[in-house]
Amino acid sequence: MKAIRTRFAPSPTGYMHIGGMRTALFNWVFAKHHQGTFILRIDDTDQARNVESALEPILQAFRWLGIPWDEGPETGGDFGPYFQSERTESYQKHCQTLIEKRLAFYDFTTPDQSRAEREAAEKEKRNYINNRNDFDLDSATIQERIDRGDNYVIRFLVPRDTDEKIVIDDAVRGRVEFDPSTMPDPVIMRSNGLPLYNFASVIDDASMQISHVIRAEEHLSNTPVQALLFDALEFERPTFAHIPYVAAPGTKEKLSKRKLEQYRKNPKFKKLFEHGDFIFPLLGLENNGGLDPVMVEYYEKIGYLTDAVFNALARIGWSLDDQTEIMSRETIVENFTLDRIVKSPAGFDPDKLLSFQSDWMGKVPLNEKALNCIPYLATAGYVHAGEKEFAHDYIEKVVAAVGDRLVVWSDILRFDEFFVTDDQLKFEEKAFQKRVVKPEDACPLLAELAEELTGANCQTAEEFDQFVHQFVEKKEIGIGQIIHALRVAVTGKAAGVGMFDAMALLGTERCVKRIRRTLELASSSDSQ
RNA sequence: GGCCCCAUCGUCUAGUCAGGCCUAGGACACCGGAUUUUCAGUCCGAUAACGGGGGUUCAAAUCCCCCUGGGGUCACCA
Repeated sequence: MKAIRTRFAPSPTGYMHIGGMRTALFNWVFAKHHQGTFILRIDDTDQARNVESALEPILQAFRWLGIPWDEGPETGGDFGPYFQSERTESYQKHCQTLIEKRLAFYDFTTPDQSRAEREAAEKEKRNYINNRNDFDLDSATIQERIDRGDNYVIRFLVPRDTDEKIVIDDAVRGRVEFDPSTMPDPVIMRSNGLPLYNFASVIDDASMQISHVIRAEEHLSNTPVQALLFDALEFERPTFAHIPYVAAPGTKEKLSKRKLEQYRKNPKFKKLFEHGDFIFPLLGLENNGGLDPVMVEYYEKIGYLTDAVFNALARIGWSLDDQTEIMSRETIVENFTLDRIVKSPAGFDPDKLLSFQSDWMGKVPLNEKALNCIPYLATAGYVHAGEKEFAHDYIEKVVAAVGDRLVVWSDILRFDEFFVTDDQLKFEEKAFQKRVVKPEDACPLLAELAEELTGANCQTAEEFDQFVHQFVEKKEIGIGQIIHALRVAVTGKAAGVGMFDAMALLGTERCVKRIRRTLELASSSDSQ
């Protein structure tokens, strides 16, 4: 059997699109399933300038997700170069071949003229086809006009005068037919000698011996052109597999960076945006660091697990069977086949991603969790380099108390009460009013509790538990009458980790300090 | 508008190719209950879908046709 070779060909845009990542992932998984090769090829025919800086975030996304490319930038390979900007010679050579075979021609029609013709066709609700006025120009005339500086373009000649349909046997969609008599002759080369996408893509796929072109459905419509080009160049056509594009949550519309403002209002996206808005400023990223949920980097920065994102992405438009949801990348590679790809567009569901994340986070051992939280705490300024040793031990205890509330790494920043000094602790205004100021007995009870706690010297959560229970028993009140006020006093918040875990983390002395500070604040807010 | 693709719970999907095992299965979300000092979690439970119409057949979510709806794409972008 022929060696399986797949590729992903991003253009250096400065970020990695989550939908593109899913396409790349399918390519990688498919290749690995067949012990094949996955290639990264850079589509930089258009913008030769800041390729390096615009490429880096893309490579980083691949590294982060754990999708290594066997051939491509940095790694090289036998079929390089892997930057299209370095392959122009090859495109020109093949273009020349087509011209000689009279399968391509110089076209001096101006862009304005072409546009006018296209618009006219549209206006008359007619299919647009380019004119072939310049097809019969003899070489002397062509040379003369080129020398004169006339702008031209090279078009591939579509075989329109045939009844034969172009048939694509798509691995996902089955047989798809196109009628060549309705297709315009595509431009394959500009006069500056640079190729257009459809042309460069075909030549590279052929020379890199790509066996399967797995790409998003939006490319289905330029597949006939490419198929024709493969034939004309006498290259063997690869197997095409057009996978559904990734849609915006709850819609069938392609997920797009241009519609971000609209997504902010999307209820499915709401939680995700809110989390980012909360977390990024704490990490010192102004304007959210230019990050948004369409970008892979967004999930990396927020602290998603790569296994979770990998799992979630694999499940968009693909399933293993009627049950299995949680899958390791090994399981996915082992079971991935093209025939189980769904045909209709699949909405990206942030809730589902989060649920995958919880599952995967549940498998992470405690010490590893703590280790991963440290960079977040450090960046936010809650932990300092010098105190790493102390910090790890303490952070591990906090993380243990936080338990399942830690879903993404950055969630640790929601528990700042364990990292700020007692006089810096912020109180949630609403909770403070409701639990401390408003209930008449809250402050006296807190005062008394603080008094008794001073001499108690509790250490463990159990001891705090016992202490508080004894206290309420003695006062003949329910625990509910004190616990809420106590929580707000000690943590500043209405909700959080287990009350006694929180107290044990802080220790008797700090709990007392915080309660006393609470009482001061309460009395001053009373008198206002 | 031309060309092309798609159509099962709110969402992601299984089932469609090889019609019966489907009074349509799973997961997420939502809702309810239990547990708990709060939040979360966990455990139980409930609601929820074959777009419509015609065929074919003993039998159709599954095959055929039409309609409707949704979407992609129509560059000297990729």
